[in-house]
Amino acid sequence: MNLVLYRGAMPSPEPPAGAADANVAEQLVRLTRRMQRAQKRHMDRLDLAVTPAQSRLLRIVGHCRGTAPRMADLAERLEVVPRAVTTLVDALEANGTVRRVPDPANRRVVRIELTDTGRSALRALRGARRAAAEEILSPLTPAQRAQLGGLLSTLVDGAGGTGAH
Amino acid sequence: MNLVLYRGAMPSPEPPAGAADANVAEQLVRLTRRMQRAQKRHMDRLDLAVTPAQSRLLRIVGHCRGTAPRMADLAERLEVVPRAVTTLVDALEANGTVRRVPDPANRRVVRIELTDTGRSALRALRGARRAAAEEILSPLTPAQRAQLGGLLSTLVDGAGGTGAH
DNA sequence: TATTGTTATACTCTATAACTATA
DNA sequence: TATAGTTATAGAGTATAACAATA
Repeated sequence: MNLVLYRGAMPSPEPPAGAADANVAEQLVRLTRRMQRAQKRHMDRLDLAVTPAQSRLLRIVGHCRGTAPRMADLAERLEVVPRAVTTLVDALEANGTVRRVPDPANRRVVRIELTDTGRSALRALRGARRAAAEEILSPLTPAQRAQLGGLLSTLVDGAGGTGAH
Repeated sequence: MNLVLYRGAMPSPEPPAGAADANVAEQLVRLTRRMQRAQKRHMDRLDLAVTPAQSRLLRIVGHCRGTAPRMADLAERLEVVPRAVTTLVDALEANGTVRRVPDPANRRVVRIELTDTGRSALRALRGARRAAAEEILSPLTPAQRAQLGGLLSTLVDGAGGTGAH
């Protein structure tokens, strides 16, 4: 049937099939940029010299409660090429939030651990992140936010996992 | 009341207030990246040497049916600093999709017009864009896509317009 | 003086390709 | 040979700051 419901946000001319979907792409781009700008603003305010990508990596490391993640694990979770992780870890290691530790069982692998500094940075980071999210999501009611979260989760867990190749 | 509904996608440990919102931020980042990668893939397939940011600019110019937009207008619509527009227009003018035209009424302003090449590029672009969107949104039903579009529109039109300053 | 766009510069993010050291 | 990470390089995207031309 391919029923499409047009809403207010559609630009006035040419409402062809599929345009609404393409519009979602544009909205995602804009919101993501706003979100990252807001996050940067809040982090600057806290004197946290951590870039958004570094922040994502830090959070992933913080989440791995069991064994410290390998570079390759981080690449997969971040959905980037392994080479990109090297740059991020270089910077984080330089500012003392993270530590490369060799894996005794397999001397090719490098495991990434949070330092104490990293752990407190992560705590501060969470505040900035939430403040930014709250700011961006403020036009939505809690119920709408839950709805949005559900839809986004469906998409993220859905087909996407092509990774960066 | 601040009722928060936790869903499956919550990471298991620590479910503090605000975490769900912050999670939405992460999902936005991931989806946007996937969407742009999909778009690039489709555009490469069509031999369209137009980057995502250039594509956004091109679409905006295509939408301005009345008078051609000024550089400053484009900066505002793209939510970037004017300097960033210069780079984009330089590239688009170099590949012949766009033309800088002086405004006779105010010799400071530069107006941007689509060339014929630009118009056909724009048509091809739309196909790639929709294919990418369809790909990313495939896990959702039409009704869910409409719902998502509505929520994102609310957010985009909502508080955000801080622009890049 | 305020506005419009640009030159100059720099940084973040990420990719591909080739190489090293393991295994 | 396949795997894990790195060096080398490049390009997209965008920002700030200083400046020129015009209003």
